[in-house]
Amino acid sequence: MYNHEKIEAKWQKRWEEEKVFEASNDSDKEKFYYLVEFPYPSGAGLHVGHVRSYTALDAMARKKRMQGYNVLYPMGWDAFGLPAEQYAIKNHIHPSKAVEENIKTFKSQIKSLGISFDWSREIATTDPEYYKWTQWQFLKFYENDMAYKAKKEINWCPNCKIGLSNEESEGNVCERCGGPVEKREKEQWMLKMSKYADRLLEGLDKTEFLEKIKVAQVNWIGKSEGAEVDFKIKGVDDILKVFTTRCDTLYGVTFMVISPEHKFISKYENLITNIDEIKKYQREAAKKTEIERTDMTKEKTGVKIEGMMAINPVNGKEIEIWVSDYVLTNYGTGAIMAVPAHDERDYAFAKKFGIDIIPVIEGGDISKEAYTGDGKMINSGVLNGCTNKKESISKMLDYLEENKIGKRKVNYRLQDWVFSRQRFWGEPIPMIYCDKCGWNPVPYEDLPVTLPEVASYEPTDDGESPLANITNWVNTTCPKCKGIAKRETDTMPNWAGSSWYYLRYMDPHNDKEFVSKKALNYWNMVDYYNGGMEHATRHLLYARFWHNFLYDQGLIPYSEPFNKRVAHGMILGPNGEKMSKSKGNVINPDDMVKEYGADALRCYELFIGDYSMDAAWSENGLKGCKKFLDRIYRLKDKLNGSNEYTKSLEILINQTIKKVTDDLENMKYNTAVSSLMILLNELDKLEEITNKDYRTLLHLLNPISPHITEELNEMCNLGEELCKSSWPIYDENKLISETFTMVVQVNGKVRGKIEVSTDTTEEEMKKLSKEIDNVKNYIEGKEIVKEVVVPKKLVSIVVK
RNA sequence: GCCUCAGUGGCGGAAUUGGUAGACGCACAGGACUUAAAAUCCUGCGUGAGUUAAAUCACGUGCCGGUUCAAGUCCGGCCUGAGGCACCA
Repeated sequence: MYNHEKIEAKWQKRWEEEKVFEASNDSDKEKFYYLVEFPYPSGAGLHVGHVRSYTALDAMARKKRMQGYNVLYPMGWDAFGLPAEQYAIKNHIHPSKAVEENIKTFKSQIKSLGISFDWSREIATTDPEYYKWTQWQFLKFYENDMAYKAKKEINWCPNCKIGLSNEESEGNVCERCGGPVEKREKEQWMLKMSKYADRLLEGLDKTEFLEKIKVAQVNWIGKSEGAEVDFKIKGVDDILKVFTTRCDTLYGVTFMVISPEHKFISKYENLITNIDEIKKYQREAAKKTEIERTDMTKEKTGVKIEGMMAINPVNGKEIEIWVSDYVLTNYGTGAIMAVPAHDERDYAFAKKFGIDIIPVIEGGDISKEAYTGDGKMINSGVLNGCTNKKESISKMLDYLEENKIGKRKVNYRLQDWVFSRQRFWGEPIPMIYCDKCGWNPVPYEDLPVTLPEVASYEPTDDGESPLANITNWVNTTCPKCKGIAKRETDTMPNWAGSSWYYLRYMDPHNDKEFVSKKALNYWNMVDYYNGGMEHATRHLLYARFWHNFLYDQGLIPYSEPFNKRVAHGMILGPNGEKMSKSKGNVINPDDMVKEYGADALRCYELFIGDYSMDAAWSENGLKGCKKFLDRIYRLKDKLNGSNEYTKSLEILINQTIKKVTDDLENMKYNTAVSSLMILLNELDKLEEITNKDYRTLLHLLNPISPHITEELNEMCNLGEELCKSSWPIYDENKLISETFTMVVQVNGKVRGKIEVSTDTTEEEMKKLSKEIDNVKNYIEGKEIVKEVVVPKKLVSIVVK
């Protein structure tokens, strides 16, 4: 129909040459900041899913610019990561080379789509000019006592000799070689993220994230309020601390459980008479994987500790202590008080091992199951007389604190952030270890600590980073005593560079600061941040934590990074399954651009369905959109040169302007496209159309399919380039047509419709409704009980 | 198990938030143009009854009940699917 390849290349070139989409940091205009998650430039190239979200925000960004805003819509590369490292190991080339290639491919693919990114602000997390500031920010964490080293278990593949993330070792199988994964203890750098748990919860109120994203974050943080209670150990001057949310059930405690890793076991080895049995249980627990241990369907296991008893602080009763892996080491105190009458897990354990079950709340039938409901307290000393949970808990909390046997306590599921990776291709952690002075930060003026240029990246046998093998990089001088010292060879996780990239976009070439105050003050929060649901918790929480911390240091003037967070649905294969190479259902956007053009692809991906929902790919759907653009193209032959709207379509055109404007703002792209199709259908029915009709249609379509609309606008001499002219505005007075279809219902069923004037009064509507033949059939000879009139809509008659 | 969302023709999906269910597109069928095909254009298209054709009628938004003149939309109880959390005390 028309040569889309030529037209698209022409306009892309012009936009680039004229720097049309570059945002200014020095503008009187109101700002708007759109952000899409920057991609990992994988060897597989761009996915049609990328096209969906980039185009979606592009359409908003283009519209917003035409509405007079200074829009920032940047793009960059999250380019550290394991695939590049593995590729480098295999081919003995530096990962930066592979990354460079992939970025080139991605970039040209994205450019062929005509996305209005401001490429002058392009960044890559792997660029030393960028990661210099990532390291700089790490030093800020360290300086402020927010970074520390601790022994942590990691997933270790003995075959690949590498530490794995949880994702890479799912099912306890190495994702790379398929072999079994072990646990290993290693010293790791940690960031004190748990300190920010409450802030991360409260901060959500300052955002407009989708509800499901907020919920996911709240779950992840997992705040629970309760009490820490001290149980004395019989005959020893020590206490066993437990965390409980149900201190109201303290009188129902019949045993205690500690986790297999609890320090009491080694501490009281001499006291415990069955220590061999306990140690055996410990060893078995250590062998189990995380999944095995947390499998709720499995039977409870455990061993009773002989020779050691705890004392219930509220009634002085002696209580046995057990070891079981259903108690987690890393939550609460690693020990619990068990109340089998009112807790399902404790109940299952007590039943299995024949431990007493004492009810303290009325209700349920404890011969069958634990009663977790509310009720009146019984057998409960000071709580007797309390009639509900809330009252009992509050009374017990006071009692515990008054008698100094416990205190109010809040616990979180959220843990500190393990910030080390034993990898080559990451930001080196800028720390130096000296035998005399211990850990010291690399001085700011020595940043960045860059990755060495070597040809081998094999991991070491002992699980250290490949960097540990590169001795002339590792050996350095101590910044404090100037003696011999070694660099930290761990690198940062992938999540580091992506925790602040949106800030760098504001001021990407600044070599004095990670971002200037001026740029921060101008651009402020990201207005719209789009990304997948897979990043709703981790990435988003890391970035928020990072940002909150920088805010606390006075480095950023506002505490939350993102205002709106939106999520796109996936584009599935034509068979409705997730696209994957192995299933052979991958659609390559390049092929589609080549055959149908970027404009058609963009239009289709926006038209495909609700933006937040998954949608299956359909090439016929894409063809339909191409056909739509072809019809738009052909419509030019009907131009009559007039600069007014065609009178008969004035209302529809104004309605369409409103519809498209609102829909693009609310990410309802599919209905925006459909309303343009409706307008086209109406215009196409006419013998001739005016230039103004046509220009408005092209203008409204421009954010969706920018190339062909600009081309037609120029070809037909309709005026200034669309992307440089103001967005169409509608006339409020021309949104309502002069007539409407009045619907008449009798006893709730539609019995007639007539076209009447919009200014028909309610009385007239009633009268007219009764004149319709079919309506008469239903009301004649009957008594009218009720009449409801909805102005400009319908009349509803009830007869008896 | 808990939390969040969703369920509408053959398909993707609309429906101004209680007011004509099925917009728009795809697929399909029939027709026009053509030697023919493609492209394009026109017509039809929820199911059933009805009619030469209409008109018209009944049913219909996962299932069962409720509120209302009026329910895809609100309420109660289920079923199914997707996602998040999960032995978190």
